[in-house]
Amino acid sequence: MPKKVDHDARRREIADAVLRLVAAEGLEAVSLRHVAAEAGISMGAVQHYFRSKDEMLAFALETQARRREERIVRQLSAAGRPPTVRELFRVAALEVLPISEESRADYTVGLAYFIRALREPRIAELIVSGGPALHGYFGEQLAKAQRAGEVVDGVDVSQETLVFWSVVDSQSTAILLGERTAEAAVATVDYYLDRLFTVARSQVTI
Amino acid sequence: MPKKVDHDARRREIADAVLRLVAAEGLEAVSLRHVAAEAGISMGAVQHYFRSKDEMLAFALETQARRREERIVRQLSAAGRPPTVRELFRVAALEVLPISEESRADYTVGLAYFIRALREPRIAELIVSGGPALHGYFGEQLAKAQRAGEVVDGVDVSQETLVFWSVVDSQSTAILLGERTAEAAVATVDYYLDRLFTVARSQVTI
DNA sequence: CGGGATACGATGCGATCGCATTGTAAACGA
DNA sequence: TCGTTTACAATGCGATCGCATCGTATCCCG
Repeated sequence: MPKKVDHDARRREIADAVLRLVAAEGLEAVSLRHVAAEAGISMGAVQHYFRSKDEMLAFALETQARRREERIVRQLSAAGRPPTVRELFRVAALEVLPISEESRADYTVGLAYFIRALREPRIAELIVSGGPALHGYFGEQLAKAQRAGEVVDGVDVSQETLVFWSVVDSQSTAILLGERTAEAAVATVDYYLDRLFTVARSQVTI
Repeated sequence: MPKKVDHDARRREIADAVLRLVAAEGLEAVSLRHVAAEAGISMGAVQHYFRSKDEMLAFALETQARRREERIVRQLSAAGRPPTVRELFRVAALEVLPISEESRADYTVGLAYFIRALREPRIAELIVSGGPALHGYFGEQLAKAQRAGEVVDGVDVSQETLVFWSVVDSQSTAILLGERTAEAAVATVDYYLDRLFTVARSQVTI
């Protein structure tokens, strides 16, 4: 039987410390000692809750992915049911683009893990697993818009959804690199939406 | 006065060892000792040619970028002057997508450095510096196609060039993650080109 | 009121890291 | 020919790493 501490809560606290470190100093700055210091506990405590560093990193990534998804869903519903699918796409892009400090940290963390995923199938699995749901939802929305006549001719909803997220992802990385400004990235997204939807862009700016 | 060895050639040999290590085991596997072993020389020799590890990594990245550019230019000219701009874009995409073992290694190296660039402005500068030339060239080609009436209406050549490379980049990462196959990625690129050019896709397959 | 399970904290071990230092053999200019 | 410069090789240093071990305090159950 456990003592009085909440095991899962403690793990989440440690994961938070990991994510703060990754966002601020990169994955290579994550060591058991640093994490312990960031979380304000001893190194032994960290070891107590995670059998290895890899397990800790994987758990932190899962935590981050879950939080990010919740945040996006919350933002989309808080956007008050956009009148058109075009605006839904735009709101989603604005939420994913690393514009706010929060989404910037999110994206930095995701990228840091992405590299590791190239050589560690377990991490790759975690990253890839979120894809189909996202792709499916926006594909359905685009199909709905297509039936409503809001989409230009010659569009394959599945392929086009991939193109949409390609633009958002690439512009995100360009922002993080300092290659492009947030305004320029949004302008590119709007240009892309211009060529996808028949309905004009709204007057709302960032 | 130097001895009989070619200083620059030696630096390039070491850079090759670095790039092999990065492609095979990631940037975190690059240490002075590993590089020395990979290059078949002593650690002291490596230190002799590079004052610090960071300088060595930066030089290796420059070497890789130069090689990659040369390889793409060679492929484009070896493609025998594609008759249409659409085919030029397709050839470029096929060359950049991590399909062959060579381009796969190239892309892995690029990604590894990209992450580091998020926190090291010097690396970011090296990566960003290659952008304008690439963007400019393909923008010009797209403008030429536009004047020739090979492009659909409503295209902004500058923005559209960004979208094109967005698609190629994102599909590249999807391939590396194992999220998509090379064939699926090429199909998405072809779909995108379908919606950009008025001329039909050629019969050439990968 | 023991006893086992849980929750740590402290410490040590072996490996690896970047880098500095030192030694040495070879080539070239004066 | 002699001294300077170049091209290494070898080694040591201090720091950091993940992880294992050990001691101990605390709590729940019987």
